[in-house]
Amino acid sequence: MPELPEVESARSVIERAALGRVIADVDDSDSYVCRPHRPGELRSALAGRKLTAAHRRGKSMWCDTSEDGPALCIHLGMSGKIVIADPGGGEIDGGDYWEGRRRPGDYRWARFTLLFSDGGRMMLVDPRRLGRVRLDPPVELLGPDATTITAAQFRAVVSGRSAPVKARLMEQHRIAGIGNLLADEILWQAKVNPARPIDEITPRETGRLFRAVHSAVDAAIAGGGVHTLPIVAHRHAGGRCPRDGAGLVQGQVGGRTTWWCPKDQD
DNA sequence: TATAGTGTTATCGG
DNA sequence: ACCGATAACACTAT
Repeated sequence: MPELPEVESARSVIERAALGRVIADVDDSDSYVCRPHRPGELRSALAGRKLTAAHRRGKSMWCDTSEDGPALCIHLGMSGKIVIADPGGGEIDGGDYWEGRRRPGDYRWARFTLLFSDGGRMMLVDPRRLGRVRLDPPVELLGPDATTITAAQFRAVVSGRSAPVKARLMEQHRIAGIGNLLADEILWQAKVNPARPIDEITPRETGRLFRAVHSAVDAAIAGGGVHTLPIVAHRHAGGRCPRDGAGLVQGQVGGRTTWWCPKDQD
């Protein structure tokens, strides 16, 4: 599930409901999710502090901590979401992976937990365990965030070698935040074939792609997630292009399942 | 039972 | 060293 829009809503949940609460204890016992930290390392680094701010770049988010503590980075991976449970039994569920299957109060898949001194807790709930929690992430390795990238910066993303344009859009060190579904939506909006080599992209197409990056990301954030995007809603067997009704076709591009309209993405 | 999956990264060959 | 392709990672639902 999580691409930039989902991570942004998770960040906003943390900002709204977790900042300023004292961390009394930490469950960092999942040593795969918390790699390369050893069990107990995150607990000793965080216990007694508060989260003071929540940031995001691309699909990475991190929190500043009080008293000049380390930054706490949470990456949602393929199936992660943030759940905050308060002492009264209320709960804020910040995600939509397998929406409706997980019941409130079911914390089987909590892979990392901050226990607050007021009895509440903030969890990374992640069935597949491909999410990751770490201190002081190397954020500078990420490219410009897809919500704020400039036209000049985007021209650098779409220049150079022969990789398929879709693969390039998903390279987080060039532009941060675009995943498999957003990439399909951007290419569909811009009417560009996903497999088209980067070095054949024309300036006109670059302009369309740049505008599509912003309109797709903005629409997904406003709609509440990548699932609300037009092409995403139709990328299944029998799905049709919302623009011209042609049957969408499926293939592999950049190692990922890809759907596109054969009529106007060539 | 076999397979696919909204992400990242190590590894291999060119 | 760079680029591109692929497999692996861990786990669940279909």
